[in-house]
Amino acid sequence: MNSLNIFQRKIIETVNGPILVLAGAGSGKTRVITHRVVHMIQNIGISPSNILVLTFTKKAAKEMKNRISNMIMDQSDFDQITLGTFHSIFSSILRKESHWLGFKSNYTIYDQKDSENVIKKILKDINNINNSLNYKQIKKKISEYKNNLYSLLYKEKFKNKKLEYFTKIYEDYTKRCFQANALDFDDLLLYTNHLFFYFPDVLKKYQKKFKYILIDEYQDTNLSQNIIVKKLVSKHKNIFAVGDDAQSIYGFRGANISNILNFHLDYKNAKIFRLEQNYRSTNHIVQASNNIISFNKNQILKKIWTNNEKGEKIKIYCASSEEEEAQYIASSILSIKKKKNLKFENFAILYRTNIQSHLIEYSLKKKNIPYHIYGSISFENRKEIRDLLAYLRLIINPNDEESLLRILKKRNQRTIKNILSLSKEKGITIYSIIQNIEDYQSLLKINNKIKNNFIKLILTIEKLRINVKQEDAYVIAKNVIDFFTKQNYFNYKNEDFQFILEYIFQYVEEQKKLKNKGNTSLFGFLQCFYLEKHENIDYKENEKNKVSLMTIHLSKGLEFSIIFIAGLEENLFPSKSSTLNSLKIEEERRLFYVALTRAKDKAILTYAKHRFIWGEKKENLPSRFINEMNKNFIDIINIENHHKHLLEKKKIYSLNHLHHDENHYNNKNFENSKYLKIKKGVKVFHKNFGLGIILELQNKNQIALIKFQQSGKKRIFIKLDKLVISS
DNA sequence: TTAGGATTACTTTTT
DNA sequence: GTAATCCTAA
Repeated sequence: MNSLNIFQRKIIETVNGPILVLAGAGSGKTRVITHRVVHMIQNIGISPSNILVLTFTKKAAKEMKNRISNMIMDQSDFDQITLGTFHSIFSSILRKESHWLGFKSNYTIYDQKDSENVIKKILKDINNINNSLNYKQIKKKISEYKNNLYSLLYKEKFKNKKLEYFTKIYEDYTKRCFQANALDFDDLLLYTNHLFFYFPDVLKKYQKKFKYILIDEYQDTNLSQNIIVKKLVSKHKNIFAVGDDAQSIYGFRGANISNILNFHLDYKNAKIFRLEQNYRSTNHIVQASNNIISFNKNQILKKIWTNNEKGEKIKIYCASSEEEEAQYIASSILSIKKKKNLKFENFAILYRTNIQSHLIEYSLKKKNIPYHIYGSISFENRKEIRDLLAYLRLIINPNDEESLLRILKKRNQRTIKNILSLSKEKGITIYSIIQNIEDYQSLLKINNKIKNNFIKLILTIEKLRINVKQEDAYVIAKNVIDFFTKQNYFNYKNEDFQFILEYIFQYVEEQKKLKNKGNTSLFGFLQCFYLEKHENIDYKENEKNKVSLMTIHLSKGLEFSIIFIAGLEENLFPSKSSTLNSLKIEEERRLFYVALTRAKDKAILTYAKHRFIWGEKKENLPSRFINEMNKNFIDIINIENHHKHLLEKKKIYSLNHLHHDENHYNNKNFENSKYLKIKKGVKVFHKNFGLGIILELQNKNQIALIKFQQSGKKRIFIKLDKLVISS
């Protein structure tokens, strides 16, 4: 407690009532939450079982767990705290309460790919003549509907005729998931809302349990999460939310910044605290990041400051190619490490997209630099892992259609088409068709060989299911591999499965070490795999001295002495799909802000002149964010290279590139018309005046009277490119 | 009927 | 470049 400043201490000691903490980067946000939890338990005597701590990412949950566990005196107190991501906490609640909602507690969690596959099937079925929407867009839209609780809150809006086509897909999707006894990630929150809306007694039970609720990264919550929390809090009103609007980077997941802006409206008599002193970074880094974020119009104004020393300027390196960029990073690590006498664990390399890790990984390997890649795509999307998981999921939930289809597709391409249409026609699950294959043999016109294969498959799965409660996840996984390799379902070598087997083994061992023996079952493993796991198999706790590689999204909440930000190029960072939309650009800029503020001592930004995208060599401009950086805080290492590169590009790129030119990137197609539903009460964002709310419309809806947060009431002519709906 | 070759579509970011 | 999907010869 002594290590806290007076503001932090005051926040920690205010235990009751709604509290919002607006905490800038590096101001000790996580410290405040963890200390507060410990204070509540050890000094106030609040029962740890009454405390719920919600985080946004699995990584943050793990970090929080570690910190609290290290601070708390009594480990059994720690075990009673409910702490985890929104998805994992409410998923466990749904497992307990699923009977209220009519599904079984052994439900499968459909990940992104599963959901997309379901949608693909639907599109095929309805003979998608209207090609205007592809499965990805539909998935996004379904997600948006769920995260904004359209079906629950705005039924009439949902029945909009224009959306008939989409609504049909949405309903079909819901039906199929229900039949498969599967919930997608958004469902975990949506159904929790259903539970609390329609079953007040259940809500009461949890209100009684969770008397104190603490939420990290509040700026990243979406409406669905916000309403769950509101319901839970409404009895005791003890909500403690911590967030920073400047670090809101999950807009694509439905995060709604107005949750934090309207906190005082949601919770009357809310106390609002600010933490603006940065303890983490050098003065140069703090000022440079303040400068960057000031380019965003859409923000709560605050002053982040620091007492730390000036430090070095931010380095910018222009590489000739992506390979050279990776090599530069690797050799810089070695030289900086030597010069500053640091450890590998003091370094992190951040990037916008997961693929970027490959080349960097390669060059680190070549120089024998130990590293660890967090949350890379390579693990859960590897096909042997997805294949194995399909069997494991099917053992738990026979209705899990995506898993069954994945298994069957391997060997029965054509038959499966017939089975699918039969299933649709008769309204029976695929599993039950396969289970009773003899009844359908003639209908499906399949030979005895295939029939016998089906029978064998079902028998094996059923046999494995019998033992699912007695045996642990590792044993079952090993059996699956043995049985199905013999039956030619897998054509992998045994060592292909080594990784995942070891991973499951580790899970089981970890669980065994827990006091109440944890949950070593397959069921527990799957829950963990989809909602809690954080690291790849190659991560070993005891080998911590490694360079960290991760996306910027994953880096939030962490800090490192030296930060590399790689790939600062237009169309990569900011990403290509963001460049046409000013709100998205602001989110990218916040992302850059997050990246920069991870650095304690030194930040090095790199970009490459050439990069291969889809196997094609592409030339990109340096990111606009480099352009926006204040000259006083940066140091361009190879300035001739940088200039030369820009000169080559002078036709499309302003020569005075070190001065910010606001119009330079502004795209005339400012893509917002589809969001533009100007109405009374709608929150808007104006390019010149910032955030505001529409009070009324005048002159045949041509003029809006808007009350702006910063500049008061103004009459605004509604021009598309000046005004956007902000929430 | 299916293995395997040819073609296509895809890359943000996370739960 | 890769994974999913389509297509065709055996």
